[in-house]
Amino acid sequence: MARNITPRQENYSQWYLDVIKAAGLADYAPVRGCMVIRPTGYAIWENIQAKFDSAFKKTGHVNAYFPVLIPNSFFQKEAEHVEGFAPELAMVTHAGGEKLEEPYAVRPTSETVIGYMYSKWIQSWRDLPVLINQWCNVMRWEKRPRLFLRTSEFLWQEGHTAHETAEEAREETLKMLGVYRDVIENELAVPVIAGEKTAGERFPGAVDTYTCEAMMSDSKALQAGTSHFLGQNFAKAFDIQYQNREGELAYCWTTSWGVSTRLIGALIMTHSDDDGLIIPPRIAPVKAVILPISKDESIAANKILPIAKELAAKLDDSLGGMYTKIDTDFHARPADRFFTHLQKGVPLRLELGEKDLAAGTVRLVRRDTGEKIDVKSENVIDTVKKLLDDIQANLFTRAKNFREDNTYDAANYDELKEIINNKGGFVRAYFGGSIEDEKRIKEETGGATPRVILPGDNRGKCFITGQDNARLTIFAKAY
RNA sequence: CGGGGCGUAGCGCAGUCUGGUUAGCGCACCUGCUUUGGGAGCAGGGGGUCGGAAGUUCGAAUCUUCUCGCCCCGACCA
Repeated sequence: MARNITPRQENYSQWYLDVIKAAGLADYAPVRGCMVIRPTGYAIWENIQAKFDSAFKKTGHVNAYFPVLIPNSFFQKEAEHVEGFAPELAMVTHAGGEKLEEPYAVRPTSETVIGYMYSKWIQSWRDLPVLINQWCNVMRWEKRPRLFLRTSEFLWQEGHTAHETAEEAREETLKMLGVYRDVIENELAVPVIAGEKTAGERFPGAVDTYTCEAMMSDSKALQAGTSHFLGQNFAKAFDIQYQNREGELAYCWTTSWGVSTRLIGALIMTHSDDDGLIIPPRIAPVKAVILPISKDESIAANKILPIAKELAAKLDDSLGGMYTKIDTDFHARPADRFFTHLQKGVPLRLELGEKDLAAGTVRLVRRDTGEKIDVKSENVIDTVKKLLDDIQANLFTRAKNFREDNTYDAANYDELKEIINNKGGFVRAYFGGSIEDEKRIKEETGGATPRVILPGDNRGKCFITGQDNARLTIFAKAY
């Protein structure tokens, strides 16, 4: 058992922070609410980025960059948008030693600047669609920051597209929701429910918001990615007009969608255990670590290390990248070295000791199950590949089973309250209420909110209003 | 921003109420020896303007005021 990590059962929040610290993912910055993403954490982000970026490119999107400073007046142009973001704006009021005539907001999201630019770029239906993505940092002044989950500055990706028709924009919104679900489930091994948000959970300025909603290992919900159909709200606010096929002036239909470094938080809280971090193989910066082991340091360094290097080279070759690391910390005792990699979440540990050499085997130890497997040297490469796939699949299945085991149905409001308060987790119930109803439910249940409307046409009688045709919705306490 | 807790070595803490030699302890770190396949033992050693600022005092980790930060619980949120 790890001795520097608080067990989850004792204090989940502390466990989360301990895991991050033990794995060296991030550290607190001198500015409140800001964090430093350390090399190990950043390497994970780079891998996540790479998966999404190639998925965006495959769906026809291109990358661009828009400025971090946005004129404050831009936020005034969309009524709901300004209301939603005003409390979290950081404002630059001085520059070059002088007070600015108009303050600049540090971007909390870029719909406004991008809308402004799109209005200049888009003239004709022939200019559409515009499919642009940007990778950048954003700032939202947070009252209660938490590493990765809610920091004042965070890294993300924001896609902004403009289309000729509402149908096309809706299609884009759902397409990107699907891309998010695929990458989050297949690469991060985090199962999500991809569906629509209720009115109260909508992005400020959006017509419809869709989410990928995940369940963390304390059975609370985490929004892991959102995709918005913005209708013509921003087009009208920023005058994004084009001449249509009939020669008339028309407003564009726009979308926006984003995922952030919060996904690293999702990763931690989905897979990790009381021993520390667990990273799914497909996004792990180090997929396998090789430990030459000997009581005699010089044997480890001179005899075993060369064999380890040869093995590492073959593994990297077979895995298609520099994914193998050799632990040369020979002076440390084996148990200490095991824990180091355990806490960093390396999916697979390869122990190469004198006993193994004598037997012509390598000992493989899985991070997800702790299972130890002795494999003939000639089979190591194949076995590693297979085990990495197994680990990836197992992490996903394990998380999905956990979610299903912690999902309940409520036939009425009393049941919903009872489940939320006594069991936690996701509660399915038919809901057709208003934003006011959502607020009331949140107050009366001690924090449960509608997280996502289940995909598919599940209709029934609303547990609040009693109306028929209400949609089946997940309620939960959320991060 | 409201309620509660807390800032003393990298981490975890004692000392603060009742001011007074040189500010301690455990882990971690460094050196040596013995150990070594799921967090070793002994010995020696390095490391602190006590979160910061101002004040009271002959004297402040300790008292006063202000301030910054962290954690937990609420309201707000990717």
